[in-house]
Amino acid sequence: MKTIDRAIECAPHEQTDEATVARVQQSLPDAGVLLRMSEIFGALGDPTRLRLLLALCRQPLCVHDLSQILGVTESAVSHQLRTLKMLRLVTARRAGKRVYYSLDDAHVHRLMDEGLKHALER
Amino acid sequence: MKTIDRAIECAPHEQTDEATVARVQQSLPDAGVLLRMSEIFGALGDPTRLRLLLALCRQPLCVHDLSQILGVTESAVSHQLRTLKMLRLVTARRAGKRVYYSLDDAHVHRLMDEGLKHALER
DNA sequence: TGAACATTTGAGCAGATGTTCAATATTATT
DNA sequence: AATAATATTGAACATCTGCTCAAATGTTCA
Repeated sequence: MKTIDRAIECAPHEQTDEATVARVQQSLPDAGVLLRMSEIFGALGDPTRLRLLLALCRQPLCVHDLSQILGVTESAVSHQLRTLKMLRLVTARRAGKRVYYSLDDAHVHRLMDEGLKHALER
Repeated sequence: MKTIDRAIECAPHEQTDEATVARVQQSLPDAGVLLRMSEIFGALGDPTRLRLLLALCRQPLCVHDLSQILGVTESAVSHQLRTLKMLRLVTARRAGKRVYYSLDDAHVHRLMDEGLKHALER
């Protein structure tokens, strides 16, 4: 039954190389890694978050300063820093009234460098 | 007038280093580059598009095969390839009934490698 | 030309996303 | 304790996104 079904299903596809399909499928990272990758890239995919991370490449900064640097509400900054923190891309440390955020990961720095190169060459 | 306004505005902020704010602001890429960066990262930020690009890392593939590899509709694949093409991340060439897509950019490959390293180390 | 395969396109829809506003913590200063 | 500065949170809202479905467009072959 299975073979018959496959024969019927696959008959229309003239030259589709099933071996190729299987091989490429196996070359893809597993679901967990793939999700993590897309989460990281997704975090960098928003202009506000990207600017936050680029600013933090320079030095640790508090919410208030980041708000001024980006020209957006402190609330908006805080919201986005929250998601970046959950993704483990930034860390926070309190200093008096202020909370200073820093990059949590050297990889992010390299990713942004690579992305910048890419963006500059087109 | 300007100085008075500034004094009033800035009075509440005790230690905010305006020089720091200005310096970090200037270190950020200009709006165009930043937008391009976020577009590229955003493209990699969706699991389906990311899998498409990872598959195309291996070899050029047609819509039909990509549809089978990812397990999604040909329509969905085509829609996503369209956005990847507009972002100049893939190119298309027709071969008979089929349209084969390829990576348009060596940078994308490096970006994904970097992202994969990152995703694997946590 | 007609039929089948392959791809593209557009409308529509449900779910995700980013910002704002108001309210609430948290800490320092007086 | 009262006030001010800083930061966080939650709800609401508009927008964006990615998918599906149906229809249209190309392409090949008989």
